[in-house]
Amino acid sequence: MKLKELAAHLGLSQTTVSRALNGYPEVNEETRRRVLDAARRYDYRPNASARRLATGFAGAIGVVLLTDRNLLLDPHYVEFLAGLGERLAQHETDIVMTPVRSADEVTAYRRLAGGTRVDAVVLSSPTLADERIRVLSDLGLPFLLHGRTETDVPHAWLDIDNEGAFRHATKHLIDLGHRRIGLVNGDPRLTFARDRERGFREALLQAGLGCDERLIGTGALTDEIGFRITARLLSERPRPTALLVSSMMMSLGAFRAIRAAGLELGRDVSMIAHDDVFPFLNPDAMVPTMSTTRSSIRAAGVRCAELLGEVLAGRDPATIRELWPVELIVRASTGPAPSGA
Amino acid sequence: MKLKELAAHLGLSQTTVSRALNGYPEVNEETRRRVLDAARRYDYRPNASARRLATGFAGAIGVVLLTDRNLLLDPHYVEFLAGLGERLAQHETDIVMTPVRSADEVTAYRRLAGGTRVDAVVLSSPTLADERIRVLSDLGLPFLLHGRTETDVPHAWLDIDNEGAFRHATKHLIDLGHRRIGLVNGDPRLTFARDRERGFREALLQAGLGCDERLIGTGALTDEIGFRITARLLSERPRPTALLVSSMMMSLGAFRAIRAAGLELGRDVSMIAHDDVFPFLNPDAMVPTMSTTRSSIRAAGVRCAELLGEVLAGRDPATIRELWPVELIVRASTGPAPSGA
DNA sequence: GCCGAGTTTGAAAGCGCTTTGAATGGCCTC
DNA sequence: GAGGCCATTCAAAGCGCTTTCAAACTCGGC
Repeated sequence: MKLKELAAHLGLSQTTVSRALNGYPEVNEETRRRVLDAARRYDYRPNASARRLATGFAGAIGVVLLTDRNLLLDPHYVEFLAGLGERLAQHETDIVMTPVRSADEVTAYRRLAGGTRVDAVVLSSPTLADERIRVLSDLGLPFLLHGRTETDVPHAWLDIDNEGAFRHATKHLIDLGHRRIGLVNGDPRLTFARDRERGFREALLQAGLGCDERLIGTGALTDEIGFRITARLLSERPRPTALLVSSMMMSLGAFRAIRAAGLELGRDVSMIAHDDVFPFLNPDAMVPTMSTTRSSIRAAGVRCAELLGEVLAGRDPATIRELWPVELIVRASTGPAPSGA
Repeated sequence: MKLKELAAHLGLSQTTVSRALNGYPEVNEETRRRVLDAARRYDYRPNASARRLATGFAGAIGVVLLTDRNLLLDPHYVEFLAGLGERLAQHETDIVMTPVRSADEVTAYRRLAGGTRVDAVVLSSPTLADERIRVLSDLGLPFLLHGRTETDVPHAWLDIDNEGAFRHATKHLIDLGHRRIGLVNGDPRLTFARDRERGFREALLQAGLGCDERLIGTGALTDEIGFRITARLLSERPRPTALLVSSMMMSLGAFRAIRAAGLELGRDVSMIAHDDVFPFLNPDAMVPTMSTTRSSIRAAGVRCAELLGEVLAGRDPATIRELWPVELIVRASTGPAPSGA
């Protein structure tokens, strides 16, 4: 069933049918109803290629997947993509994925920019001074950055307030009397991890507490690494009485390490983990329930899709800068510092 | 730069230029050279939408990504996609990714089939009797299965000989004198894991050895799970003297568990791991070097792309069934069974 | 009862490519 | 020198949609 046939069935012109379907205002309401009705009855689906050719849009957003790092493609990213995809689907927009080795990343962007295959790309996990920004800017390929980086190239970005979140969380622990606080963080070359560390240090500084470098550990946001780092931190003396953890995934490992050390979470050791809100990981369902800094990474994906829509509609990317506040939710994994410490 | 302009520059018709570019035979060789040369000089890139509309192909392969299972975007899958994408790129074909919750998986395929967005889809990680085969078959959406499943619906598939690989590997261990062999396997609901277990059992049976159910453990193909399962198997008495492991990722954890038990790999305990050939994980670089059953999952991705091309070119999917043999590579992690055992 | 504004519809011209069907010219044969 | 066969090339017709521009129709006001 193509537009022409549908129009014939209805005794209308393609023009009117097309307009009715695409929500243009200059169509009689009853006509529109008839059209929508017929479209549903005949299960009409517009041909994507034709529409794209006519409108000049590719109807797709590009995503480059690096295949030679086993740590970057984690559940966090998948959850982000889920939000992105959900929203894009509503606009009949696809996600085109390009899997390449890191060495070929720039080539991949070049290809994407050259062809007419995607209208824009999304960048994730930026490093401190991410070179991709300049590359894409030079290529003239519209993009949106999920996260932040240092550059003087104006561009659109959406990020959560990692620094504020960890400052706030650290302060909370200090207020509970903790003086030795450990940080189980992500790769420090990535901006989000640097920002969290900043927030952490600021809070310590403001409280007049020094920062013991031995109480900071970094690595991939996995259960495994969470376990290892935490085990190490807990072996320091004097032992930390509280931990800040950069991911719920890591917190699972951290929890095991705490138990393995014969300690009890929420009493001997307090913990606040950053919660990206995974469907399969509920801090309220844990025992004890986990205190978190919460910000749905999926919601961020949804919003990124919307912002990309605005970029494509012509909004100046430089005006798009969203910094989301992060909520601190206190549950049972945090308590007053043990008196003996 | 569009085709029309390029043709004008060359003083040729669009027809000829198009044919020259697309490798049709009825073009004078010198003309073709001139065209290709000019195309490069002017950096001509055909408009994807236009080409797709004209040819009737979407120029894209669909991939559905389940977002509510913790581990689906694992390195194995990414490596497969890398191969797929590499080959597809040569044919100007994209990978369109649809991230959805499992509950919406069928809906996602329905949408893909309805629209003209993809020409075919690739299925991975099939379960024993995977319902997706029937769904796609009913929808009339061409597809290729990476792996196998039980169904009477004729369809195209590519798989490696998991059963043969593990039969062979098990036999090798038996020949080395091992009598208590453990299996560290993937989720038994997935066909590949079932097949490997089959091969394992067959070899034991043929050697007249029983299979101790306590020496079989299953779970996700991760370092972490590899550690846990192995730790458990090594606590059985009499302790197994050899292990078969379903993934190099798991073997890392298995290795740690062996050391944690105070044992030495290659002497006290032998190990053969399945190697999907990751760029960041080289069995020859391990200490000791790791004996493996090897089959590049990336190469499988490449081949899947080729086979999809054939399906789209009209080849009957039912005639596409490739079973790849798997190589056993003996290195230092396997040795004779310890005499004391 | 006619005019202009406002509303609703349609014919047709693209969007940039592929492909059919026809034309051109060179060369060989008889 | 006419006819026929190849090897090349081209004009033009789509592919299925959007969108411009124009037409038709409705209605209230004078």
